Amino acid sequence: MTAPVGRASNGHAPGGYDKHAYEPFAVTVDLAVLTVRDGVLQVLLVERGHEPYAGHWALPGGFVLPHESAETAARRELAEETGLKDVSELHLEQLRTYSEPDRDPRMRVVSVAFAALLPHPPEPHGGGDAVQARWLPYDTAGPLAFDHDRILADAHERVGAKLEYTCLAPSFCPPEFTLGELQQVYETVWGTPLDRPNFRRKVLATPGFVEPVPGAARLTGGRGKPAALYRAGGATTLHPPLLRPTPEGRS
Amino acid sequence: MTAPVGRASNGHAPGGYDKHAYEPFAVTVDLAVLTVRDGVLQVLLVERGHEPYAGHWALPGGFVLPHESAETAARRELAEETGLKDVSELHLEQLRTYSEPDRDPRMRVVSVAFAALLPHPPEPHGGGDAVQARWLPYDTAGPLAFDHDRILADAHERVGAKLEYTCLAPSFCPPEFTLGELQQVYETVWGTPLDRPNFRRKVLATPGFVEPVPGAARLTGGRGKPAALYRAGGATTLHPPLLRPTPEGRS
DNA sequence: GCAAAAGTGTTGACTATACACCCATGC
DNA sequence: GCATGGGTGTATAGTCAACACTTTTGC
Repeated sequence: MTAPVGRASNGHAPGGYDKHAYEPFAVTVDLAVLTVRDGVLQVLLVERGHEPYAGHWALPGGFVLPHESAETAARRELAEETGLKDVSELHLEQLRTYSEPDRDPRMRVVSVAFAALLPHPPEPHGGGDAVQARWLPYDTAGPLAFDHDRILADAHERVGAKLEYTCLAPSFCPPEFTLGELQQVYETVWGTPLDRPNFRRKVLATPGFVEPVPGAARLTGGRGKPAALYRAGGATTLHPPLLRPTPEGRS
Repeated sequence: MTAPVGRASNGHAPGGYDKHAYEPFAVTVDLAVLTVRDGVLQVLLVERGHEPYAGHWALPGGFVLPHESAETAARRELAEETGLKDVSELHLEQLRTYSEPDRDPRMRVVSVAFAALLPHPPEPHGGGDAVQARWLPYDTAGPLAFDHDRILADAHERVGAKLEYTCLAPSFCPPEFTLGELQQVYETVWGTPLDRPNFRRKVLATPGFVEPVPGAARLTGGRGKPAALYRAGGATTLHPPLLRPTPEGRS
């Protein structure tokens, strides 16, 4: 529903709607900004300067302004927190909305959570005044403020799942990337090594997943054969999916 | 974030937080209640009695009350709209949150959308006072009020996708069901016929998906061999997934 | 030459699909 | 008997994981 006026099922505002009749809800966005750096999954965190949870790390975020959608607010916050000039191309994935009444001790806050995927990690960036912002490894991102541990875990799970059946992975890579870099994205997010020849074949067998940059090549580790460069293709879904290795027994 | 007080990046409420400082947001839930009846995917819709969109069909829903989470509100609305006594076992799936500033012409409404899956379709139920509630086939669910067409489409897509890799399908079935009924869920939601022998094998090959009810059998269409009955098993995810037939060419 | 990373080839095991076929029931 | 829906068997094509092998670079 959408301001279900005159509905019998809920006895509210039966003839009109008083905007201030209820305790107002604050609507915020929380961002799980993820990147892969040096083969490690990292997340952008801010240190809180005030109570509650002063001194604790938390996901960046902020209020949705009156004229904004949650997506717009998330993109604005992303630009502010990372210091990036242009965030219009970055992938923003709405995770879900967290609305437990007691998730913020001060007031009623409903938060729309997003996951953002960053290719090249911009440096920490001067946070603001009293708080600092830093990239921290996902694994050591200790207990976070509020319910942000859960949000971060949900973000990781969602991104891991979407790598399987969508063309999300190039969002973690620069505009031109090698298949080795793409594979490292999968391995880092999933935490599993993959067989390189088979990974190549699957990626190249999916039309529109990646397309070669003609003639281009780049050295990756300083040693070894220069790798061919690829761009993201036009496809959005992966058919067939690139399933992560089954962790344990199945049929 | 969660009431990001004292954050420099957004200049709000730098020392405290005035609950009424901003135009308040109304937070509502919208429900796409789906069921499979007579091999047809149906959705529960209510007819609006007031402007805007008076006389139009819309998804059921309502306000999130001050003490409720969105999930709690959705379950309460589900019970009210369907008239079911116990909705605690029904599967509720949070879809996403719709927050475009102009989605409701009257005021700022942020809506958390859910999909609900119903096994046995309870009859339309007397809606309330001026509005009626009805089951309508998904395909003919004409233009709905607000952005509810999009929400409904998102619900369909999500449910269709989740059938592939989770054990969601029994949520559409009564506690004990035949494999034919289970197959009809897949065929109805996906809109594709499936090969019965192969469907059986895949379902039975997934441990924990369904478990047989010992000795039980039931006639389905009045004719034919009585079918064995199954219960939902303990598993939640499907490994390997039960992929829908690829619509067109792939590699 | 050697190590390292990219890229190609091959093989055997598994899986899926498309059927044909049998069983039990109502009319 | 026959129509209808449940249930079983099977052969073929296809796919995938594992691993051996070649290529190109820096040192």
